[in-house]
Parts: sequence; C-alpha cells; structure tokens
Amino acid sequence: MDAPRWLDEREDRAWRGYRRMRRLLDLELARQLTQDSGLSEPDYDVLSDLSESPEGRLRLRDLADRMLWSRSRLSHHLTRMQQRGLVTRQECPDDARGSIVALTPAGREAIEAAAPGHLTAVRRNLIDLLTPAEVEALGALTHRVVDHLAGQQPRPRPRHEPAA
Amino acid sequence: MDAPRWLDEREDRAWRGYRRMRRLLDLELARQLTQDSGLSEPDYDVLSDLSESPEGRLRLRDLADRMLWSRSRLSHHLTRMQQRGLVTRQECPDDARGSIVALTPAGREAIEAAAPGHLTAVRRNLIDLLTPAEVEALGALTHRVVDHLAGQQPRPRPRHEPAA
DNA sequence: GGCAGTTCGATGACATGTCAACAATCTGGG
DNA sequence: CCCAGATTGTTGACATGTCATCGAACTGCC
Repeated sequence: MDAPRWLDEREDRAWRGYRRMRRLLDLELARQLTQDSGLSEPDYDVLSDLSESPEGRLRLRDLADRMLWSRSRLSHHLTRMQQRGLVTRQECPDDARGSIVALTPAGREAIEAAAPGHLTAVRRNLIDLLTPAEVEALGALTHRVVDHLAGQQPRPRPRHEPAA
Repeated sequence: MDAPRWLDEREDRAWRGYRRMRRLLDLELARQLTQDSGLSEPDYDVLSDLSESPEGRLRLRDLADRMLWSRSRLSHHLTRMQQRGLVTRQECPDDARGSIVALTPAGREAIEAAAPGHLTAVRRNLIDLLTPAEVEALGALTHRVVDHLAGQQPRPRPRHEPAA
C-alpha cells in the first residue's frame, strides 16, 4: 500500500470526469424531477421499481434488495411517501413479520406523469450525447464493474470477529 | 412530452448499469475509506482538493465552486471537520466577508495516509477492470456530458421569472 | 413441541444535506 | 460620498440517510 500505482493522465481524466458527471447529472435530474413532478429521485426510484412489479406490489425486503437500500432507509422513506399518499403498506400473507408495499392510484399516476419528462431529461443530458459505440461501451463496462462488486461480498457478514 | 422516445435495449442497459455501478461503487469506496482511515468520502474530497492547492489553502467560495457544493453545505461540513482538527478557518485579507480554509498538519497527514488505500480501491474496483479503450471512452464521454451540463446554466439564476 | 439462532421491519438517536433568511461586506452608478 | 443591489459565509429549521437496537416471527435441529 506504500507505493500504489498512481493514475496516469488518461485514467485520472476518466475518474475525475466520472465524479464530476455524476454530481452534475444528479443535480440536473433532481432539479428537473422536483420541478416538473414534485418527486425526489429516491421517490422516483421507489415508484419506478414498484410500477415494474406485478400489481405494483413488492415485499419491503425485496424492494430494498433490488434498490440496494438498507431496510431501515426504505422503511423511513416509505413512511414519508405513505403520508403523501403515494404508497401503502399491507400485511404479508405468508410471513407475519413481512410488509408488502403497494402503489396507490395516486402513486401510479405520479410515476406515469413523471416518467416521460424524466426520461427525456436522461436522454437530453446523457444518452443522446453519446455515440452508439459509447452507449455500448458504457453498458459493458458498468455491468462488468457491477458484477465484480456484487460478486466479492454480497453482504458483509462478519460472524465471530477473530481476535485482532 | 407525451410521446418520448423510450430507451432501447442498449440504452436501457447502459443507464441501469450506470446507476447500479454508481451505488455499489459508492458503498464499497465509502466502506474502504472509513474502515482504513476514518474519513468519509466528503471528508476525503475536501481534504483532497485542499491538498492540491498551494499551501493547502482555499477560499471557501472557491472550494465550494470547485467541489460543486453549496456554500451552506461546505460551511456545515467544515465546522464538523474543524472540530476534528482536520482544517482551520482563517480571515481573508482582501475581503473581510471571506473565509480561508486551510489544512492543518493533522489534515495533511490524514489525506496522505488515506490516499494510497483509496487510490488502490479505485483501481481495483473500477479502473483496472476497464480496457484502455474503455478508459479513454469513459474520459471522453463524461467530459462531454460535463461540458454540456456546465454550459447550459452554470448557476440557475432566475431573476424576474417571465410569466409562464 | 421447544429452543437457539436468524430474519424482518420499525424505531430513536444521530450524522449529513437542503433551503431560506440573515448580517456583514463589497461594488458600481449617480 | 452614498446608497441600492449583489456577494459571502453562517445559521436554524427541517428533510433525509445511517447505525444500533428492539420485538415479533420464522427456521431448523433436538
């Protein structure tokens, strides 16, 4: 760890560009989303995943896993969305501990109203700025990194921390 | 806005991959960073930008602009970092309103201790997983998007909102 | 059946980020 | 000079995310 290989000029350019794009794209997409639909990005993601599920329903655990959110975070966020009438919680038939999250009609309306504008913003600010080859490369590269990261430790599960 | 062009299969793959990579990479880098050095990612970014500046000093305004943070956020964060002894605030000679943020010796030690491990993690989980062509493509594409986003409205400065 | 160990989701305390408002200061036109 | 308007950084209120913990329920082994 004492003499790491520093990033060369190209690598540094890619890494800095990635971080900067990330930040600016976030700001722009969040701005567009709240302005046009009153939803935050997390709101949108929750509604989006729900709307892609059969009957707009998902078990909290499964939704959390799919979104890569902690159950705690999702539970807090759902409480807020529930108060706004976007989702409801239902009992889980096969597991009394469980909780089923379901889109309300208002929630479905909200995501359907927000999606076209959001999609357009994604196109305008990212996808349409890329060549087909770049889209292809971005897909390939991100999926490779995702596989790498997902593979190494799906859930850090330290059992009996061996003595230091 | 009623009939947007939906993302085709390749575009969707790129967009989903990007978001998933983003999340997983964040989690992993943050995990590595706090575990090995006790710094958060925001801490690291602040210290990193400061350490790249002459004498490890920057005006708060300039640091905020460089990081794409709001002044409020930076001010809050600096207060916390100051309490941990990583940075100090100094008066600004040429502008009495201004505030100069400076690395403390402890801050410089912290970033120098954290950098090699962080850099290694960036390599292991991203850069070294990419072909040279992909690194090149990522650099090109991200910078294009950044230029696009930075160009359209450097600072949203709505003055007299013209009637809708 | 019963118990140990695990999973599930909720919760409270706390860390962090956003937003609006503010005082102090700077700036330029008159 | 003077003052209206802009900029700077801080602050408090609040929204959001994290972490540790909890009670309830499930699971498999005896």
